[in-house]
Amino acid sequence: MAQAAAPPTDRRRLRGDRTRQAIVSQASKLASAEGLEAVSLQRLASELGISKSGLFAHFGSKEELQLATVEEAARVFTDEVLRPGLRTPSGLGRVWALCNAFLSYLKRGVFPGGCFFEAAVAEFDSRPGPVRDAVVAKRGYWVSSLARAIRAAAAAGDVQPGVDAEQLAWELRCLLVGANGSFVVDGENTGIERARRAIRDRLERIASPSAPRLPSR
Amino acid sequence: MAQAAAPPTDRRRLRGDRTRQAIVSQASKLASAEGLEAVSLQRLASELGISKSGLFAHFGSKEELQLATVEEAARVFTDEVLRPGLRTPSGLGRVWALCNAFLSYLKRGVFPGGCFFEAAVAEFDSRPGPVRDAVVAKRGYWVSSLARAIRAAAAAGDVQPGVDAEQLAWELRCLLVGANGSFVVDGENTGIERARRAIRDRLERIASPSAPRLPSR
DNA sequence: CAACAAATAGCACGAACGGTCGTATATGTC
DNA sequence: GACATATACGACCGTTCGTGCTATTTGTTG
Repeated sequence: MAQAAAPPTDRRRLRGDRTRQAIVSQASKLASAEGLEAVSLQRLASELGISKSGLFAHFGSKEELQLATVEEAARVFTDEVLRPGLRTPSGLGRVWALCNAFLSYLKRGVFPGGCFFEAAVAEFDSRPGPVRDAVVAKRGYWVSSLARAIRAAAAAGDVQPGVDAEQLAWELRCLLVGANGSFVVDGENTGIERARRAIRDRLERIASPSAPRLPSR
Repeated sequence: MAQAAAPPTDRRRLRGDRTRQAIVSQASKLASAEGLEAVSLQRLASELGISKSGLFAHFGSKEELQLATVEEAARVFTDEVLRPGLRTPSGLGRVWALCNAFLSYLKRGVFPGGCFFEAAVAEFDSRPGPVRDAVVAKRGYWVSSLARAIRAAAAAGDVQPGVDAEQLAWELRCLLVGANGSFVVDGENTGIERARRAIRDRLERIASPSAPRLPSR
């Protein structure tokens, strides 16, 4: 039911896998808004129209369900942010495209509670364990992807000399996370537009004279 | 027990008020790290060495306890960030002082889980109710204090014309929140130093020629 | 010291939690 | 059609949650 257009090809065999996919998909959406811990087995099961024990059998523990949910969210994030951003050729344009892909992912409400990973990091930051480790690792991969794109832009001559790529990536992440926070709290797009404006200013300020102009978005 | 140096003057009368103060103080520290909802009455009571029902009687409901905890956190925030920052005379120096007061409040670990309000907003952003309203209002007051300081700096001639105070306040808040996130997740001071560097750059770039130089911190 | 009110503790409740187990029902294979 | 297996279900366990109701302790006052 959660799958809008399930391909009819794999209807034979493994009906359990489709169930499992529906579970983690729904769980990731719920968790982005209410937190991973707040998604109880009972609640999740009744929203999917299945039994709690039937759901539970797919994972064996709540922690395993949470880890699977994090993996699902990472898959969605890759599809919705990283892959679209990386379609733009490397250079400052790719940095800009990655930031815009993130803002679009927020605006389109891919997860109803804003960015899944920001919510999860905030929830698990002071709670050691495998879930925290997984969430922090995924988030770190996003920041390092940003930093990698910046270094590639510098290597391509799009960036003025002397720019600290790690520092810039850190600042961009702050602005993107801030957009998430504003968007989630007041539902308006003002945070997203503020972030776009701030990031554009920041990128134009460190662009080399030979760098191509950034598109409007 | 949570009060390191309780003044011996008010020992007569109102032993209940001191208990209540100890409760909300401990609750705000716990909640900054683990979330408001995760602080159970049982846990809080046993850590304070009192009974669950004795604790409960001070508030009447968990939501009232949470609201009182938010108030306590706001009191601490005012003492530790707003008041110290506002001791610097208005102008760009006050904006810088407010940001540094926030970074110092993080670094000193006033709340063990980082900034109480960032944690609380992340937890309650998608959960309507009085607790969410209270938390959002307190956080909004902090941002508007920043914006007010920026407008005052502009009025004092410290800021180049054409600078959007609200946009700048939003960006500063993003960087400060980002410092909080980095500090909480990896425990290092690199996030705090990155934020200080980014904020200093940002403020120096919009400072008017007549503005006094910013102190190192 | 008795009396009284405030503060705290003891105890029990219903609900929800994560988790276990035995059983029923589809599904694919022979 | 019969069988083995994957999948899902319903009932139930022990624990913890927030929340009442009642008793007991504590500090103040006449």
